[in-house]
Amino acid sequence: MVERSSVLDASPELDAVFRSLGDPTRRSMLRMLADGERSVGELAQPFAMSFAGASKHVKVLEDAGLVRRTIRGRIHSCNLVPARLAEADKWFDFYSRFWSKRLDDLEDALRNESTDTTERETK
Amino acid sequence: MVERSSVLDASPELDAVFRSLGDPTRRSMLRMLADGERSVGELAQPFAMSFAGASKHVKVLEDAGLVRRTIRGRIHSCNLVPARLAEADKWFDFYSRFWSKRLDDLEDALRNESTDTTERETK
DNA sequence: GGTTTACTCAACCAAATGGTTGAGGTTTCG
DNA sequence: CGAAACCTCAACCATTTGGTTGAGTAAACC
Repeated sequence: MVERSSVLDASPELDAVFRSLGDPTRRSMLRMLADGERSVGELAQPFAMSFAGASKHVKVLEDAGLVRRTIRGRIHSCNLVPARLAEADKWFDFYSRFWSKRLDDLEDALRNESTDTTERETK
Repeated sequence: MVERSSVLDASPELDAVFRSLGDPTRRSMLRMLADGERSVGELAQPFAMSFAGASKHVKVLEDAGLVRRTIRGRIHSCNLVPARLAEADKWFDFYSRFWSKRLDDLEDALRNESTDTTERETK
């Protein structure tokens, strides 16, 4: 009795991705990685923070699946992995009708949602 | 010497929004609010959690600017405020070239970024 | 007026987060 | 080989987070 249009939005992956993005240091690191491969050292360099501190941020990004690490000798080279980022971006699609200029998007959204939500019991 | 294409991504607002979205309870509450105004009680009802616990989640959403509260008598009515959500969605635009199907998007992105990033000093 | 309803606030708690330092472990370089 | 460079790990610390319970306030109802 909860399955239709289920309001539940449980997704440990999405949790991890959004929590990762909730830190400015990590968002900055992603920007760097958007320009291409970077070592942990290069990622750490811009920040007024210990190397180990920055390294932990990299690990958070890695654990969230946003970054892949390739160990080559003593340097750990990091790459952006776009898939999870794309998933997070897709999460917003449901809400885009609230700011999208296109009116048929709104129409579609309303047509899809109005089935049981608009006429739900007011208790 | 850091201003051009600055890798820094500091934004307390974005921090708060993404951290808010990093919790499944709060994402679910936003889904409910997408269907229209809801009281704190209505928002709390689906969750196996104390009323006060759910109430704190609502406050987090409010503090992040994702929700506006209107007090009418004893009931606190909540509405979705899309602006911050739209800003968060826009954050992904920079990265959309990594998963976008349209090749000219990629071209544009490369043209705009290649100026000083591709030929940056290799140290 | 008194009770129920809707909600917040404060205190508390455990766990997670964001940071530090210090001690390693490998590579690479001279 | 020895030293420096690159990076992780463990321990520690303070703060935040996500949850609880209990008390308290304000509005609505009988």
